[in-house]
Amino acid sequence: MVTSTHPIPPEDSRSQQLDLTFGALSDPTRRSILARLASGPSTVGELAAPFAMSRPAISKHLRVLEQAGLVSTTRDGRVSRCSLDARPMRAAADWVAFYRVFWEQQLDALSRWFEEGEPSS
Amino acid sequence: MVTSTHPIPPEDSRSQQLDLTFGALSDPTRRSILARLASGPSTVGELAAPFAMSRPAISKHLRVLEQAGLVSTTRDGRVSRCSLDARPMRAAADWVAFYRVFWEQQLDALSRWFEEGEPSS
DNA sequence: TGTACTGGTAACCATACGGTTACCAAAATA
DNA sequence: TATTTTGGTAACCGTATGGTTACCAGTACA
Repeated sequence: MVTSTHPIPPEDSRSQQLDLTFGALSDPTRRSILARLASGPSTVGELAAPFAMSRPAISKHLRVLEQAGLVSTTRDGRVSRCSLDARPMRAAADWVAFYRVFWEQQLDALSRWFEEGEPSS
Repeated sequence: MVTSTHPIPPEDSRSQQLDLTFGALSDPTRRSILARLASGPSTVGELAAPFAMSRPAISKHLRVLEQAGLVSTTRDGRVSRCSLDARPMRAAADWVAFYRVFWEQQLDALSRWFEEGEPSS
């Protein structure tokens, strides 16, 4: 057996927040809800209307988004009003940005391949 | 009943790729594997060593990453060598970047709150 | 006051996820 | 050839996810 000399540290709260953020973004319905909220706060009913899906399903998606801190809800009378809070996305964007150099380099490699494989046309 | 005037279109392949990408990134083990691969290709054994986790578990994570196109594997003899392919992250980064203006604006609001709530110190 | 509307909760279902152990196949090597 | 090593597959388990229907609570309003 090979005991690792480079153990992985336990997951800290930053990492857990990334779990929640990326997890919340991994569903098309939730991304669609966020896109809708980007043009302003909205009631749950308004949010649910475009979807061929029951209210409870939307409620669950909203709870996932709240859990991730991406949506905040305030109840005013019998109407729940949801609004976007994009701040948790910042850490996610930073995490992904680290890999920008890699995908650019890989696109460069693709370009070179085309240049060599398909010389001056 | 209110039939929506803004139906949600069916999920296209771009959106499905985002599902896979964000889903793959939502697990700390997989993010850790990607970080490891950022410093160069690696065998499955080398990848698995740091984790207090069985090989099949790592294999499953690798399959999720391959499914998302983030890792490519070539088998050379009895050794599998994995390498990073960051290109699918580009679309994810673009998607999140759309919300940059929102989180910056919300951070600005926070700053203003501090300035007003805690005047010249 | 009765009724309709907004939204949430409970219970349920099927499937996916993240992990395990046990086992197998192919390649390298003594 | 026998053995070790690398890695994958199969079967299983508990829990989470994404959806449903049925029902409930509070608010607005005729």
